[in-house]
Amino acid sequence: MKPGIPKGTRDFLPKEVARRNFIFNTMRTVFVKYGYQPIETPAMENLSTLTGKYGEEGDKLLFKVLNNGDFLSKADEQALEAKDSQKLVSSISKRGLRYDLTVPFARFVVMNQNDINFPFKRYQIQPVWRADRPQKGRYQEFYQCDVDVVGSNSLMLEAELVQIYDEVFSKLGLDVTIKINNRKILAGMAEAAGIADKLVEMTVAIDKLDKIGKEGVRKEMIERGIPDTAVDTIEKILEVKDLDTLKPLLANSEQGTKGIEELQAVFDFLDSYQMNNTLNFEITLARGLSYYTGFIVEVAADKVDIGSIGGGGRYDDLTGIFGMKDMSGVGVSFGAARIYDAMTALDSFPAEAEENLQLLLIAFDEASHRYAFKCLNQLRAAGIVAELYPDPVKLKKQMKYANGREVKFVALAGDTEMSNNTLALKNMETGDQEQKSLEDIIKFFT
RNA sequence: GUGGGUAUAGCUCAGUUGGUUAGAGCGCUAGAUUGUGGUUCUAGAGGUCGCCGGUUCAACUCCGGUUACUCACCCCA
Repeated sequence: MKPGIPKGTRDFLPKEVARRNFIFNTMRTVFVKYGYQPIETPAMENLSTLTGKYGEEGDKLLFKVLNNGDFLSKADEQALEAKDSQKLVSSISKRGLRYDLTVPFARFVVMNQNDINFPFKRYQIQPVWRADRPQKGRYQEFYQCDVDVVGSNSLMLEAELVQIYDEVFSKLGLDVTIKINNRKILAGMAEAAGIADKLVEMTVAIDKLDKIGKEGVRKEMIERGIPDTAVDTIEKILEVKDLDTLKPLLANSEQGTKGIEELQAVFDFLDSYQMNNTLNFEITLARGLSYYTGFIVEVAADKVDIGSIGGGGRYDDLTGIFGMKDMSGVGVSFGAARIYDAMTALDSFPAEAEENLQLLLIAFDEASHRYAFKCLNQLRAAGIVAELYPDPVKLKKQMKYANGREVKFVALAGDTEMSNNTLALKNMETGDQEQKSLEDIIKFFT
């Protein structure tokens, strides 16, 4: 049969996994340093946990898992008859693959509230699935790396998350711009423009500014039913570059004023911290997700045009739908695939990101193969990453394998080496070769 | 959900206005070379030209349909 994998999914070669792990490990180190604890949730959630959380569009993008057994016998016959797929789903599928890490986290918090300490700081690095049409840099299966705090309103946490972004990206060697804003400021804008009821429409349009430009945003807002005069007001406010200028413009809006105060508080916390990257107040930052209620943040790589490589914000009541009121949360997410792509484009992976084989042993015949195997065990015991070619086949074949593995040193074992208890250590780059005792080889590598 | 592109050897791809036996590079196997790789050279294995149908004396090539993948849009990371 012809091999294949589902669309929007990928295989990862050893080199890619090593590099991805480098990214994950860097993040973990920082997360742990800031006191965040790891959790994991199942790949599958109850479909009822997921549906309705991501809007109508989101529901369509949920992967549903078909019930086991004779699922048709319990199927909704009317829906089946009418070929109404939407309606049929609930009777033949009770589980779905998780769409993000935030909603499962909310569910997790409510279910495990007796076992966790609040405020609860967690990080989570796991794949998520979306039944979206794939395109460049967008897949149906991809990793999300989320850091969230639930159970505290403190704006210190916003500042802390900005620091985490700053530290992770500087450790990864990526120059980034961290853009922050506050949803309440956007709400204030809508209020000032007299279109408080059209906040979502306005937000969705503004969010596209980078992509479709000022004119495009104007067009989109008008198409979404925002009057010309309101659009004029909004456009004027969008020109603002700093909080002080903004203050009088939103003075009549309680929400807007609160948003400015909150954002100012975040900046004040960060006064004592020396940023490695650029931190900007960006009034045009909106972010798509509707559950954000306060602080919002997005990260873009400076030297490569790859879109957003991370984002997040505060959501006042995420756990409410699961029956736990007044649990404020704030969190950010790292887009692993895009960070990988950005680092690849800039060639900024350090050599140690690849855990390479240090030494390959090669034997000429059965007897020396046994001898090499003994040496191998001692080398490994000394902590050297070593391997013996499994069969004493032709040298050419074994050397070819060594080239393929990109191993820097090969140790050859034959009659001569066996008789004087050595190995012939060969540098694959220079071609130099020298007879060395096992002790000398171990010393050489350690 | 809407629109475009592609589908030929294990992989990446050529294939002329439709014409005899469908090619290249890489990879694989063997040899030149019984203790030495990256460069060479020689030979070999490997194909339902995505699938179904139509046009034609003749289809990898043209037409219709279909499936898969992919790119862009909507939305999103």
